[in-house]
Amino acid sequence: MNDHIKDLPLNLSDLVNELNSILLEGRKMIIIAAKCSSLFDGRIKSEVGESDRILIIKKDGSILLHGSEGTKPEQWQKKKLGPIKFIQRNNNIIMESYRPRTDESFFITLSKIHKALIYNAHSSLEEKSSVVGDEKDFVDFLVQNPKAIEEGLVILERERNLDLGFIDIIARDKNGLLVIVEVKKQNATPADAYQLERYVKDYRERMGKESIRGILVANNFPVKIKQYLKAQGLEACKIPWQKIFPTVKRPIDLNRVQSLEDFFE
Amino acid sequence: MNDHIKDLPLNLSDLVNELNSILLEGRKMIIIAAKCSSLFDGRIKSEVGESDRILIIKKDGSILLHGSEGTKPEQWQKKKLGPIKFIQRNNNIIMESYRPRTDESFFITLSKIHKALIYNAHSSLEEKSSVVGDEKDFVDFLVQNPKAIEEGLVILERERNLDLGFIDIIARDKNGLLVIVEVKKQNATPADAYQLERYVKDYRERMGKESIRGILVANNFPVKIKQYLKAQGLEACKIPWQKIFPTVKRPIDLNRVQSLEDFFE
DNA sequence: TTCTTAATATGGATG
DNA sequence: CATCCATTTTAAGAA
Repeated sequence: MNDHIKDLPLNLSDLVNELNSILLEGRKMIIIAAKCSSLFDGRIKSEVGESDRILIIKKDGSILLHGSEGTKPEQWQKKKLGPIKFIQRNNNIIMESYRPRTDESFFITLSKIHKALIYNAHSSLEEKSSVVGDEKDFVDFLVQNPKAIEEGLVILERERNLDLGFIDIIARDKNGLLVIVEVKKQNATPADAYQLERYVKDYRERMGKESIRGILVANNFPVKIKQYLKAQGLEACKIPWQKIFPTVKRPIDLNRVQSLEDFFE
Repeated sequence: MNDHIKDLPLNLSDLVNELNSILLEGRKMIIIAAKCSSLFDGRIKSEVGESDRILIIKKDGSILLHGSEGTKPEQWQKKKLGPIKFIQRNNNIIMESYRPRTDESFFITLSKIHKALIYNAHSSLEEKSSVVGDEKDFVDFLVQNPKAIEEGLVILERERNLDLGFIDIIARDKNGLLVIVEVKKQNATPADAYQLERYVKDYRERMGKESIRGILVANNFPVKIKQYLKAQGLEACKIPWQKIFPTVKRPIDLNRVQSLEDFFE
């Protein structure tokens, strides 16, 4: 006996009733494999033709319609929506959902149900989840190890709130000049360069033209961006984040791996 | 008899064998509801503790690990990865995957399998999918109806490739001044303002300070961004795209709705 | 709520 | 491939 998963009857009227009562209850996940077509009308209008897909309705009301390829759902609707309703029409089941907050409607016409499941997914209260190696960790590292950027750099401040935007790091170099540092884990983009340019301009206007340096730290720099930075009197500092957070390709002994600490030792 | 969906045995060794042969075949989707914990090591290191989730492996190799809430998977791996392997270890099944292109590893430890399905999802070749109302449509509309931006505007060009970025629209105003227009469907962000500023600066440097106007078209403008644009000699033009692509809240008669045209007439 | 930015962003177009 | 950019981005964090 399985208290987590229940197969629903594929008889349409029974199925519709069961689905709607599960939705009212709002504590279980619905998983349906079916041939379907669908309309989404909201921030964009999107239509997908008839095909086999998986429909997932989560406990919080999130709706996902996944096709047979790709990471993203073909269509979806975020949580915090109005009531979801299933109705029977001829030989189809139609899912209707409306999200008042964003004025978005979602209609799925299920023309052939292959499988319908109710999933009572338990989640332990003390369930842990962790992420290591995001931009915050990168900035932390640089604040602890400023010489990774440049010898003699002294950190003054981080996360300075400007009128428009945040400066990642403010420092002073070995010659006493103020340095504004913008940190990106990924390759530098034009937008990153503009952002740094804007911050530095703000300081230069207030404190004098030549007294402020601007450094963009990034994984890598396209040539155009390196040139652009130089033309603006800004600097590129290439620090591949992988050197700071190296990837372990494959654990040799999975038995020993119990936590991230074991995994990356 | 259902030729789309097959329940797999929950006996671990049989299950592992079946899963691996399905993966070798690479033409069907795998759906597993299980209690699991998981490690991802790549662009970031992410760990999730033991909990009930759904694991989906698509035909193209995309791996999704969904929890019971939210639109995004808790962990995932994009397609174009190396071979995926299931192995049995004690009373667990472990999924192992490595993506050489990005040097990313993904390990899922399934400690209790509630349900395992093979989904042979057919997709019709003539399957249609359409999107209406994206930024391209917005620009199209503005090119056809430039007075939505300003009376007397004449469109000269669209999608002009600058060395660093693309200008959406170049136009001439009723006084003969060149106008650079950047179009955003969403609310204006600082990055949007910097982008327009950069384009206009490029033109002003080449063609004279006061002869070039810059207009940012967006759904809405935070006060600070409006002020910033003004300070840079740029202009904000608020055009809520919903007025151009209005949302139909609910179709009165779903029977009549067969396509987007019916839906939004 | 609004605003701002990071993200394993994703995905597509282009060179 | 790298680069650049829109996205129903999503999601988190701060004001």
